[in-house]
Amino acid sequence: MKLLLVEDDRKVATAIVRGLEAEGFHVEVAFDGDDGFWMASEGSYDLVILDIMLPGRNGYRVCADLRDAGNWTPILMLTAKDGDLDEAEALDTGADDFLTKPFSFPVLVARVRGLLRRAGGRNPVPVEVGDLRLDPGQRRVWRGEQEIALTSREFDVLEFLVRRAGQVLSKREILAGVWEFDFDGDPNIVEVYVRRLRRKIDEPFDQHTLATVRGSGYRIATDEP
Amino acid sequence: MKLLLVEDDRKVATAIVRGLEAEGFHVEVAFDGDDGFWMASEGSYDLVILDIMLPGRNGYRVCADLRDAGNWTPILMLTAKDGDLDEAEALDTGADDFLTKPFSFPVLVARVRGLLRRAGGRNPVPVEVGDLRLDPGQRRVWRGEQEIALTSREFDVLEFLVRRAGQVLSKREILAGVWEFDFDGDPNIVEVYVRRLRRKIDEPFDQHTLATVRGSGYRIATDEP
DNA sequence: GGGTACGTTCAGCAGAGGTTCAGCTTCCAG
DNA sequence: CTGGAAGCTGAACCTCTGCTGAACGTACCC
Repeated sequence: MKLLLVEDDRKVATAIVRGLEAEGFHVEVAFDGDDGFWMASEGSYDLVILDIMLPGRNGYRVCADLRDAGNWTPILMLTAKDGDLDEAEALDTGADDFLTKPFSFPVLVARVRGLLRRAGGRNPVPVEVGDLRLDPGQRRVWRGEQEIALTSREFDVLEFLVRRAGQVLSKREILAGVWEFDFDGDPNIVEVYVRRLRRKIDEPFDQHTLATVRGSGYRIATDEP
Repeated sequence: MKLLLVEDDRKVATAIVRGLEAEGFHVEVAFDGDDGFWMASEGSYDLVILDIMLPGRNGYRVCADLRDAGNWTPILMLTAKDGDLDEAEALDTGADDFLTKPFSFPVLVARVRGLLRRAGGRNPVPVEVGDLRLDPGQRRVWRGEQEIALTSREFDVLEFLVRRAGQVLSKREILAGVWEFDFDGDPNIVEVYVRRLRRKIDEPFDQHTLATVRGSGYRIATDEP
């Protein structure tokens, strides 16, 4: 799957590229609207992620120009926080979906997957560790036969950990992978969610899937060494 | 794995290169920003470690210039101690992670591994000496089938020794390789950790993997001469 | 407009694990 | 054989990390 990201803020761009590549996508980047338009026209991408505020021509124009030129690649627009208008305008100019900044990584991935699926791709695959099963598409979790109710954030944290089962993930990494890019709060929040997850997925079942590695982070226990 | 280190302080550069090569990376060095940019552009590196204070063009510029040129090699920036601003600016210019000086060697290695992993590389490879096996990603240790619980520091010391199995490492070297670069405590701490490791990895198994070389340091015994 | 669900912050606590220290043992030179 | 240096060891000390319950604020829902 080849994606094009059009985004001038390097910080955001880097984060998105890294994350999406880790999810298995191939991502190329344009830093302004003109490059973006040109690359989207020439290259054959499965999806374009398009910031609105851009040097050169802005996101709306890029989107409209592409559609005028007969290019119907799915487009996901990144709109600014305050602009309520943005959404409507984004869809008017031919975008397929939009996402309001700031957004967290799982949300972006979900949207990208959603668009690709609607465009004819396949459903996200359930993930399993031992008898713990997550379905990212439905955002539901089971331990054996028993379904477990998680909040949205709890699910994101758990999915992040389960997808990297066995690896030690630091609070830093978890924070960066699950929260908004500009989140600047207390890392203790990770501890709080770990606590809540343990209370829901481990304690009622007398398990200890979610282990602390003091000084390094957390790890989902797997059977394999 | 081929890394590029851009660092003008030769003493620091040498120390880092030695260490990373012992970890199994192939490291090349540039001593100023211009060389660094040129090498990063021409050579194909898996990761660039970039100091900020550089003659020629500084780290930020090198980073920004690389990104502008469409080069998305993961970049780890080394920022000065006091600069809180540095972090933000490093990420703004497109760095993937940063590390504040002074840092300890295991931390540097962990960050490098983390970046390579996020960039889609393989998981860190387990290390083995005889029937002693360490998995750096999981931070777990086994002797044969039996898992051994180590603290964070114990693990760092053991990993440092095992990766240099067969070599004699002085207390000075171990101190420099595992503790923060500016650690200024009693070198006896190394003896204390050697003692703890022996008690955990050798004594219960009637082995003597961790040998003292009086007057010189310690060595992990290997089968090969 | 009141209530609920959820995310986030806070502060107190407990204990793990790091560092230091003082006394002991071993090794080697003379 | 003897003294000193290097290394070993157990225990004390103490910091800092992670755990936890509760409070707070906000968005959404009835």
